[in-house]
Amino acid sequence: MQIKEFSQQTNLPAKTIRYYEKIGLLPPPRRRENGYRDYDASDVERARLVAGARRLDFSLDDIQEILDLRERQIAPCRVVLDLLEEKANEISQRIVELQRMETELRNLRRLGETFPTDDIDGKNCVCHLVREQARPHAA
Amino acid sequence: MQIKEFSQQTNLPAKTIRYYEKIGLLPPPRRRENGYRDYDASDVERARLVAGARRLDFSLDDIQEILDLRERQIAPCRVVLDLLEEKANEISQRIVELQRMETELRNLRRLGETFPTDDIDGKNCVCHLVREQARPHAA
DNA sequence: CCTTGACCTTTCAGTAACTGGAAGGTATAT
DNA sequence: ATATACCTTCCAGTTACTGAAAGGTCAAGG
Repeated sequence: MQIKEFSQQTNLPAKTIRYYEKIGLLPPPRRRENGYRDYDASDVERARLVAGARRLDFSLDDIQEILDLRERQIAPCRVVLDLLEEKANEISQRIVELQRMETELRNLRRLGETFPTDDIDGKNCVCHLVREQARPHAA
Repeated sequence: MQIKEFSQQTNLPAKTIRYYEKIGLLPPPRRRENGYRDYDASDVERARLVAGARRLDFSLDDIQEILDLRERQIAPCRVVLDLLEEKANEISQRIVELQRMETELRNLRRLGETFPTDDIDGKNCVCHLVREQARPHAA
């Protein structure tokens, strides 16, 4: 099949497929006489693993590692399980940070609403609120 | 003051300060005879606004816009208030996405735990779970 | 035969916001 | 004389693509 059908089978844009090939994440497929890429079913399997892992926000490096293990006939399941947990933990950490940030943004906005909006830079300007304070460091 | 003290006053790494100068976000400061950058208090104000906005995850483009308004003696407060709200909304949206993803990761992991970890690629391998499915498209 | 449109190819550049490192100048203390 | 802690510039690399340019291929229609 040509790259477009492969793209539909794997849910990866054709551009991304070529890119993955270039960086060695996907093997270069056969070429037809006219130079077009020609994929088969086994290519689809590998690419779907890549696409699924990407959808779960694994880095291309992580995915490369998983694929390398398979290549060397080592079951990557343990690694994948660990990555799933690690990624989940990173995300819950990130969620906490974002929640803090959202609260701060909404607080600033609420406070800023009470200020005049025509002040170029006074103490009652929201811009003033946004300023970083000097880092309070020892001594 | 030299760049290091400026860095401490603004909570921005020296490298980042030079970078902001290069892209025009911070004005080039005076130089001493030896070529060293020499900052004063008014530079600190501007840089703190930049640092504070960055901490709130505003893009450098947004910050540039705010600074440009100030430059032209237009109070940026309204714009800043709008950006605060927009950013807060983006973040709460992002939080929802991340929560969905965390749930999916933990579900996959829980399911994968019940599978053998020595299977290179069977239907009972967690790798299989990770795979993207063909996009179900019309016809 | 010619054209149109949908495919396909390659390569280069750009994105966001830095960060690391090389190579070297300067100022102060020992 | 040298060690150190500053400072300078510039180039390259990071992540994961995406857009655009410039052009080749193929089937259908007129």
